[in-house]
Amino acid sequence: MSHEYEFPRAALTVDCVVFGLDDEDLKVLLIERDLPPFEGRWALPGGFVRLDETLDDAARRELCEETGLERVYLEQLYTFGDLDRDPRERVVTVAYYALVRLSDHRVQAATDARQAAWFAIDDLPRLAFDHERILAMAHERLRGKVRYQPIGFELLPPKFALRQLQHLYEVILDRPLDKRNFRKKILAMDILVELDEVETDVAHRAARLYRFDKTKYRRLTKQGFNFEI
Amino acid sequence: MSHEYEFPRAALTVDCVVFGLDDEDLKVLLIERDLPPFEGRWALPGGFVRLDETLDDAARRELCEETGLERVYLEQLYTFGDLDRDPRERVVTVAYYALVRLSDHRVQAATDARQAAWFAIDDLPRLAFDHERILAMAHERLRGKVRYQPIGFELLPPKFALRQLQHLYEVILDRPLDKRNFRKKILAMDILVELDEVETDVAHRAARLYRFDKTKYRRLTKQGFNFEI
DNA sequence: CCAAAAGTGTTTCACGTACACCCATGC
DNA sequence: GCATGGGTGTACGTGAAACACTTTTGG
Repeated sequence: MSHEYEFPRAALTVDCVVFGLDDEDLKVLLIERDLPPFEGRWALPGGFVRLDETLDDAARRELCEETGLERVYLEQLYTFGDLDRDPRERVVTVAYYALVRLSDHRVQAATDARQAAWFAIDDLPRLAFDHERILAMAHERLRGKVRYQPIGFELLPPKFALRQLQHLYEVILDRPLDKRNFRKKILAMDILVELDEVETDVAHRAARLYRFDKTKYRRLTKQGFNFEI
Repeated sequence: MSHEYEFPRAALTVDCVVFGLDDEDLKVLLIERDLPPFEGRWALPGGFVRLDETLDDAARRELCEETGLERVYLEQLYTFGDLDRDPRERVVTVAYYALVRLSDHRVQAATDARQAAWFAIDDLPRLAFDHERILAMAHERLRGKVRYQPIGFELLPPKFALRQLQHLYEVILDRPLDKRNFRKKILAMDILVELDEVETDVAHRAARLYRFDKTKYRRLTKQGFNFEI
């Protein structure tokens, strides 16, 4: 079956920059291409948009098909439409970025006969297409947005210690933060709930665990509160 | 001539939200549709992306063809891909927003046998397609971005009085600002050049004119300076 | 001389920043 | 008992916010 149009049309794809965080650094999920062009190169997960799905749906579907990830934080980033970004033909791609709790998705099994793997953001392989540019823009967006929206919590487990949260900001913003000032500030926001639990399996004093209270955050936001680190 | 593909493809368009500012309020440039669907309704200027032009190029071309505007500040906003946004078929649109010096483009002549006109942002007609949603997002983006990037100057003539600049922020942020604090802050940034000129044709004391020094701004930015209102 | 907007300083308060020690726990 | 990170308070300086009067100009 084929499809005909009066004027030529670009192909439309979605690509996802998936960020995850572990104890060391910020990581990105890449898949190895098993078809030309760029066979063997690492690339962002993504694929063609179908006519019966929205762009968001397409991004979620591709993410699930290629990496097994579901129910992640996902946000549209930018649309890339340079003429020669795909050597085969004109392809316009709507890029997304996703934040996942790396602890939940430790080892990403290969699917689709392709390999998927996490890479530290400052130790990346060469990427296919213009994916380096897309990834750079996603990284920049994350750095910017994490400071004035509470999206960082999407990278942490539901229950976390304040040190983990501080580490998250230090890794993403790429600068050290003062422990006392950080705690003071984040606790003063009154968007965290102190749990009756502490860390387990640590070789030192266990830290108290907290959880992000989305409901409280939304209530405060309506009253003019602005999150900011 | 026709074009065939193995899989069905969405049509790809660009749409532009053009902001302008006058002495009263923030305005948006709309065109009246002369073809179905939504014949007679007002809509954002825009049209189909050709295969030999980038998305940015397409936005500039459509803007020029439909409104006569050239060399304006233009930035990609978001890509809208809901299934039913166009009743005819699947159309994905890459939305842009533009900032223009309304004083330079006073009366927008009709082109393309269509009418173009400026509307106050809080007195808009009903719009075609999902253009109300696009416009709302553009407005939100402008409100956010104007506070931490010096894009407001794109809405003013090259030489302006501080009162005009303050008025701009008051209109966009929709709240009054203190005159003394505003002047102190903006002058302390050291990104304005005080000219040896004053306003003319005003029925009261003429204000000194200033111009935005882009070069100085970029230099300061490299040294870690952050614009913020 | 009157109307209208230009231009100008000081005080107060909140918040960001810098900084060091004792405590609890696991090994 | 020692190593490791958890947890806590204060002093200082900068910058935001509040606030009112005199000056200049055109009509």
